[in-house]
This record gives sequence, C-alpha cells and structure tokens, in this order.
Amino acid sequence: MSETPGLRERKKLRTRHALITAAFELFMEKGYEQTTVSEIATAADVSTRTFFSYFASKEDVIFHNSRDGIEHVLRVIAEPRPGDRAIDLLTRAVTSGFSMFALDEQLQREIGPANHLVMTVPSLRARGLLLLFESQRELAEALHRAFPEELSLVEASAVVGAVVGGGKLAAFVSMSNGASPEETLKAGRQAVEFTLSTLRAASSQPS
Amino acid sequence: MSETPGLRERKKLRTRHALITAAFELFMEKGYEQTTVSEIATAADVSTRTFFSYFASKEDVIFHNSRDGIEHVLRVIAEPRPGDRAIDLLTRAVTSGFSMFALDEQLQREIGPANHLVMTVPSLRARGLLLLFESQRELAEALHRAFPEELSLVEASAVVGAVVGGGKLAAFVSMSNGASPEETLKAGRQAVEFTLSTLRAASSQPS
DNA sequence: CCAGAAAACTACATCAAATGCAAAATTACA
DNA sequence: TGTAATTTTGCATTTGATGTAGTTTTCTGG
Repeated sequence: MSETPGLRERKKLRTRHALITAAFELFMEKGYEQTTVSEIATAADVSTRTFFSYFASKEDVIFHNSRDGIEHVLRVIAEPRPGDRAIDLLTRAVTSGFSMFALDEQLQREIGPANHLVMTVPSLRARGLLLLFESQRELAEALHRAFPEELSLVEASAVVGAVVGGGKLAAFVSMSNGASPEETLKAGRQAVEFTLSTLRAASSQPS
Repeated sequence: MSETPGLRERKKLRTRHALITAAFELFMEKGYEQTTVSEIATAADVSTRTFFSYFASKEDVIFHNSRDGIEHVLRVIAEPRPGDRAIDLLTRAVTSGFSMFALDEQLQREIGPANHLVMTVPSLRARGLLLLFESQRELAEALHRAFPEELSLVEASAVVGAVVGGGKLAAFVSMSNGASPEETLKAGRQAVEFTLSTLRAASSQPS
C-alpha cells in the first residue's frame, strides 16, 4: 500500500487544497454569498471551470470532509461485540464518534469556520441538514443489518432519528444562544446520552 | 371582520393560485428541474418577473403552505392545561397535529404531490428539512416558555428534537421502502409515540 | 530522451435562477 | 373622471452550473 502517488495525483491534491483554503478565506473575509466561484478559482490560480471539476457546487467546498464522521460511526456499527443489544452498539458507536471528534484538533480547527458558515447561511444549513439526514439513513440501515431480528429497518430509523435529532437540535439551539464550541458540544452530547439512556431503560424492561 | 376584499386582493389570490396550480402540474408532468420558472409563469399567464413577486424562489411554490402544521401545533402548546407536565402537553400537541392532518382531506391531496417531489428532488428535500428544523426550534422555544421551570431551552430542544427526529426518519425510510401514504403516516406516528412514551416513563421515575 | 496515449486544464458558449429598475398598466378613491 | 397607489412588465445584469472542443500536462514504454 501507500505507494508514493505520481506527480499528477499530488498536483490534484494540492489544487484541491488550494481551492478549499482560498474558498474558506474568502468566505470568512467577505461572506459566503458575496464570494463568487470565479474569485475562489482566481485565488487558487485555476480557471473557474476547473473549480467545478473538483466540486460539484460552491456549497460542496464547505462539506468536503462531511463523510469522515459517518464513516467512522459506520465502522463501529459493523463490528458488534458478542452480547451487544442494538442500543449498546449504537451507544458505543455514537460515543466513539464524539471522542474521535474531541481528540482530533485538526478536525476541530477545520470545522470551526465551516460551522459558523452553516449556522449563518440558510442554504448551507439546508445542505448540512440534508447530509446529516442521509447519514442517519445509512446509520439506521447499518444498525438494522447488525440486528435484523431485534430491530426492523423502520424501528432502527425511529431510534437513530430520535438520538441524532435530539442531539442536533440541542446543539444548534445551544450554539444559537451564544454558547462556546465546547459548551455546544457538551449540550449535544448530553442530549444524545439522555435519549440513549431513556431508550436503554425502555428496552431492558419491555412493557 | 371578513370584509369582502377588493378586486385587487382577489386578483392577487387568483394569480397566486394559478401559479401554484400551474407549477405543480408542470412539475408532475415533466419533473421539477426540467420545468423553468418562465414556463410556470407562462402557464399562469403572467410574466416571469411577476412569479418572483409572489414567490422568492422556485422552491417556495412547493412549500407555500408549510407553516400551517407548525402553527397548529404552536397553538396547542400555547394553551397548557392545569396539571400538565411538559411531556403531556407535547404529546397532546403532536397528537392533535396528526389528527388534524388525518382529517383534512384537502390538505392531504395537496400534500401528496409535494411529498413526492420532496422525496425525489434533493434540493427540495434539503429545503424541507430546513423548514422542519426551524419549526422544531419554534416548538422547543414554545415548550420551554410554557414550562420554564421544568425544562431549560436546551432540554426542551433535546426532547423536541428526539420526538420529531425519530418520527421524521421512520416515516421517510418507510416511504422510501415503498410504503403507501397511510403506512408511512402510521410509521411516523408510531415512532413519535414510541419516543414520547419512553420519555414519559423516564420523566415519571426520575433517576 | 522521445513519441504517443491518457488525463487535466482552459476558454469559450449556453442556460436558468434571481435581482434591480424604470416604464406601462391596473386598481382604488376622492 | 382624474389622480394617487399598487401591480405588472420588459429589460439588463449577475451568478451558478453544464457541455464541448482544443490545448497543455503528465504518464508510460521503448
């Protein structure tokens, strides 16, 4: 594995990085809507058309690393341990996701500005919600696959939707009220753990 | 109240209705993205520019009645009954929302095509998720206002997010799997009731 | 190092959504 | 009926996004 990629690949990576960096700098400096794709391309020293061969849309630059989180969680879901109930596995997956995020400072630095943009620009918020929604579908599907007897697909969706939905709204509202990133993360995590724990209680003493 | 509105107002309503009708017919016939605003305007017998004085964007035609549901729910939240806990009020509000919807056949007919479009077209799904998200914020805010002692704003957000999030994902996944509108509604309702009931159990026996 | 193949980049042209603006048409009202 | 207020319209403009054809760059094998 990990052969040194050729010049072509390295250049592509550099261009991609240059586009992302230039885009974020411009977005932060003069606002998302006020920045044109042409300006981004110029700042990254490529043609406008080339921008669109790296990103399908202006929005996509913001979400370029949006799949990292979900894929981490999916890997955990794919490896259930003996004795796990669905709720246990989901708990471990989500907890693992939080701690991965908490440890990765690089990721947090990248996510900070993106977060601010998503919070402020409606079209980006919509896009972010869509991506999160699709991730939830994947997560529900994976959870159902891991415990096909215990949870139907729709039941898994209900559980995943509740856990993620609660965390999402709590975090967002918290941040809207001026909480620091740390407080926001904590609010989201607490909401997730709260929902998980009530679900766990419900599943151990079935009615 | 209810003076007969003048000719000007009546014409505006007619034009608005014509735009909505024409838009939906064209969307269903040849697809959302394949339909241009200019075509909609022509079908409704107005200029393209006029379309944009009725709707801020092409997407907005789809969601013209998106606030009806949330406003109904907010009205219920605004009238707590003596003895209500937050979870009781939320339960009643959501249940009332479901039954209002179930009874209103006109609404269902209107919502059918819109739903299909939202399911199929990603940009519309994103927009729908954004609107639902903002509604959840309002709902959480209202619930917090009704029970400021019992629930902080962030706690109310966690609860509302969990209830709505579970129902949303369950309904969507159900429909994606080919369920009929009735089955879909049932799946969403069951998910909502499931989350509500586990939360209710948790809140009556606090740890 | 060179020639040919493959890939990436660029410079167009084009289309649709959306906005601003001023002139024309319509409605309201005294 | 005449004038004020409002709505509609046409036109220009900006921007995101896509298709295409030709040029440049990189890769590969000799």
